[in-house]
Amino acid sequence: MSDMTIARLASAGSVGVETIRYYQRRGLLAEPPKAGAVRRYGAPDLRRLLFIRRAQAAGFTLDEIKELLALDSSHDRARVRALAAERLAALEAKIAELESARSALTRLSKACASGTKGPCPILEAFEG
Amino acid sequence: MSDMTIARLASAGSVGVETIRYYQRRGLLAEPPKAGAVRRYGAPDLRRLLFIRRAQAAGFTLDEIKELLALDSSHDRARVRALAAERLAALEAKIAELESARSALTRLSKACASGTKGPCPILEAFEG
DNA sequence: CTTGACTCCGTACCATGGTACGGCCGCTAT
DNA sequence: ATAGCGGCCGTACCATGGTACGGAGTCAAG
Repeated sequence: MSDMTIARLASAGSVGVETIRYYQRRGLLAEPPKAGAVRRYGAPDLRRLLFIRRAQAAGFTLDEIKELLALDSSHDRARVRALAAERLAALEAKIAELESARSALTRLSKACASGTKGPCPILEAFEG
Repeated sequence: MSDMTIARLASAGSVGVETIRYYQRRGLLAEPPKAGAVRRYGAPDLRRLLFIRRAQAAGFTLDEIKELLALDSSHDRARVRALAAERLAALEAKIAELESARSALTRLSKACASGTKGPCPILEAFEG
């Protein structure tokens, strides 16, 4: 895991090299000191990178993730809880929304599967 | 519902006026003929607008929605089913992802609620 | 019949999250 | 020793989905 080049780190994190560099510019990942002409990355960098991707999947923006990373070594529990609670609420709402979309879509699929002629009731499928 | 100005249509659809105009430019909404100097909108426009927002919530892009709208009056059931199936699969995947994010966040909240000193295990919360 | 809100239209700009390009340099294998 | 792959860096560009602006025209209420 340790002593990776940027390309190895990128592939370990399933992102592109440019993405790593972008995160560095955004302040989400450190630019380690150069070992010679080239920077070398270790396990902690990968850990951070994976965290970023997962937090992103949870709907945090890069700016929020940056804050979380800063908070990781701080003692500001209240702030962490606030961020988590806010995200959690948004997440619940989004899940509910997607579930409702899912049922609309399922309806559409069914309506459109039965019979073979005439148009499918596309607009209707999303009504209500 | 009928004979609305653009501002009324926008507010009925909970979007901004500029958004309506943007959808018109993108070909998602028609620009009705002008009644005098001003365009007037009716129930079908609102119907379409609401459809756009709901389809968007289902994760369709504006281009896909445009296609769906075109398909609404066509007989190409296969295409509709294909689009719906694709979206449905993406939706299932997204829901699963969000649910997993939710449990990570719940863990974080709990870990961070108990005790009042020391940093919360933020990175850890998203591991695994 | 004026005044203030609204419309129309084109064009420019915004945030987010990247992706690409090009020049230069150094490490390494042949 | 030399070719070429990879890293480094700055800067430009991309897609998506809007949002803002400015000037001219218009409608409707007082």
